[in-house]
Amino acid sequence: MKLHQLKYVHEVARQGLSVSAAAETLHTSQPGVSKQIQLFEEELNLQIFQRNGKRLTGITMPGQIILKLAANVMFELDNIKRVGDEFSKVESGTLTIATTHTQARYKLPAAIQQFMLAYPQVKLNLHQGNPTQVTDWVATGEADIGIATESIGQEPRLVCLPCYEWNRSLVVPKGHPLTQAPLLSLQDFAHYPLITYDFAFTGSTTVSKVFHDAGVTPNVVLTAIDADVIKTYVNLGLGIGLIASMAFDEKRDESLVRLDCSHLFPQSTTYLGMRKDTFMRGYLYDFISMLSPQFNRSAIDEVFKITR
Amino acid sequence: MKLHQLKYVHEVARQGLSVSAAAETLHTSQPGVSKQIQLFEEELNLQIFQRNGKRLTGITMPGQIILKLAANVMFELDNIKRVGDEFSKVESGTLTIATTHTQARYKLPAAIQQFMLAYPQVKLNLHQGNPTQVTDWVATGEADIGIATESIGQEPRLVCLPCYEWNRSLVVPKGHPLTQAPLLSLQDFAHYPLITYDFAFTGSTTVSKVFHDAGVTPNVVLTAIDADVIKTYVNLGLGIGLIASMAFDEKRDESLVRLDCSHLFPQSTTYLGMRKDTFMRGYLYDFISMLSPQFNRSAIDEVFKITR
DNA sequence: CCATATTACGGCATGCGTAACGATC
DNA sequence: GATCGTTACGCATGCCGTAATATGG
Repeated sequence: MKLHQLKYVHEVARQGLSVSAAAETLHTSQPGVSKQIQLFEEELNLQIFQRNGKRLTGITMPGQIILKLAANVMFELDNIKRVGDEFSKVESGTLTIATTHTQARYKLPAAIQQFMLAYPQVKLNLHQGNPTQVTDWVATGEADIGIATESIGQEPRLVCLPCYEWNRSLVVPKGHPLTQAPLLSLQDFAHYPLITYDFAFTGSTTVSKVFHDAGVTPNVVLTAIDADVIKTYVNLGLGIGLIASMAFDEKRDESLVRLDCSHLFPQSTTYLGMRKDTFMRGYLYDFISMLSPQFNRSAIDEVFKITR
Repeated sequence: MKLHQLKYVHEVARQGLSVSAAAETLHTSQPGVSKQIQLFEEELNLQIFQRNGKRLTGITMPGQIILKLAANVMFELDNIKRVGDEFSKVESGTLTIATTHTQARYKLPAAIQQFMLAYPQVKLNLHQGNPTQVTDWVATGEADIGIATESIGQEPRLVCLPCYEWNRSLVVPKGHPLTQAPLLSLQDFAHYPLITYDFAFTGSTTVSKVFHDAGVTPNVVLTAIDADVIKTYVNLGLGIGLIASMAFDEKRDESLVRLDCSHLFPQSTTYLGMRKDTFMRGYLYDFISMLSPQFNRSAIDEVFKITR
């Protein structure tokens, strides 16, 4: 069994069962890839790919399993390489962060700026997506850490650190009747068209549950993936917006008024997730500390010790 | 990076830092091993082994990490090979069970006999040791499954299935005064010399806690690793024996009397543990079912789904 | 007929083994 | 001086790449 064979098989699957495409991205020849896959299948005494004559048409059941295991092995090998970089004091490399819009736009910038100054040699990648994608990217190793709310805690391959708590605010145009209300109630929501996050987003399930339990049916006229879009539409007078409090910027959003809702909804927690088997490079610890100062190196190690 | 290099490094460490010994067991030449390790270290830009001139004297810190990761990789590769065997319908292979004396002697025989009849091609290995060793063997992949009480649940790399509950019994020679007691109490224990399991054993911590909480100090005159030894000494009239109820055999132990103690001690659970990332071969499922019928294939899959 | 996988074959790099060397205990 | 790890060198294996062939859409 050769490492190349694992890579080849993995890449062929990733390229949608195309040997030629895989050979391309692997900077090698098609026949080479073809041959090695055959040898590999021969050694294991099974077919990984279904073939129709000379065309690859699917992945067999054992193939599925093998691909998964192969991905694991390659991840571990990456870990080994990282140990090398780490201890040779070359504090360079890549840090890929998967996160949602709100985090990327309002919470991460401070930590990222600080990090880039401390580690100018480290290349930063931001993968932006919805919480499910974030979880997935981290689980498959495409991203080093993921930052999102709730759903990231479900994936058993990940370790989760609670980063910070947050709640929601209502944003309305200046002079809106609700700005006169003494204390906002859930019932107030029903009287105005509501604009809020996509329901694929976590937090939203929390929100919808609160409304449901209170017997209030909000009139959701528009859902968006990010707070900036929501605020834009609120500005246009199309409704009132329910967003994460941190997504309100006193200066930039001076045409809007923020009404705190923390008495109406339970707090949500933003988690930071990593694969349990990630090798913790020095700058990973530091990044986490910058984002969430209560986690120093030993606190993080402690969490890993408990979970994995 | 080559697979051999991982193997070589691993084996050299396992052989107590001897390149020659490693080369021996790997059926290759010393210079080959030496060279490959150097190349590997060079590629990673770090030293795995500390050297005093030309002698290997220790393992560096990064080396420790790398050895661990390398062991993981090799375990995953084994998994891949097993998938091969599994799907090529060759129901042969090896099943290594790590367990304690009591389980091996009184609980496993039935399941093992049944298993050997069903899978004559599978070679069975029994590793016997104390619960800590059992846990360790499974965690490192030396054994496929481990069967022991309590402590096996602490290791986070393992999945645990609760197999069965059990409690303890007191064994005394026929005609012993305690056989006349209406219902055994903890106080009764203090009046006679007690022989029981080694305190390294789990269950024993439970037992000692019960005595401690009751303010009773038993007079432990002898501890042993297994029930057979305990029973032997009870037979010799050296004391009363506290053992797992299942370790009493009505026929073989007819010179002794068993007094149930389930009203005195909390029940203990015997767990079956496997590495979370084990590839589950068909016969592994079957063995578990034979040992603990409430676990059919889907029940086991369910547990894995939750834990890993 | 084009795209794509497999087969055939030659060059080349890499790993292995023997022999020699050097160092440590 | 014996054991053990490293260096040197020749050989064989096996991988890669080009060219040719077969097979599907």
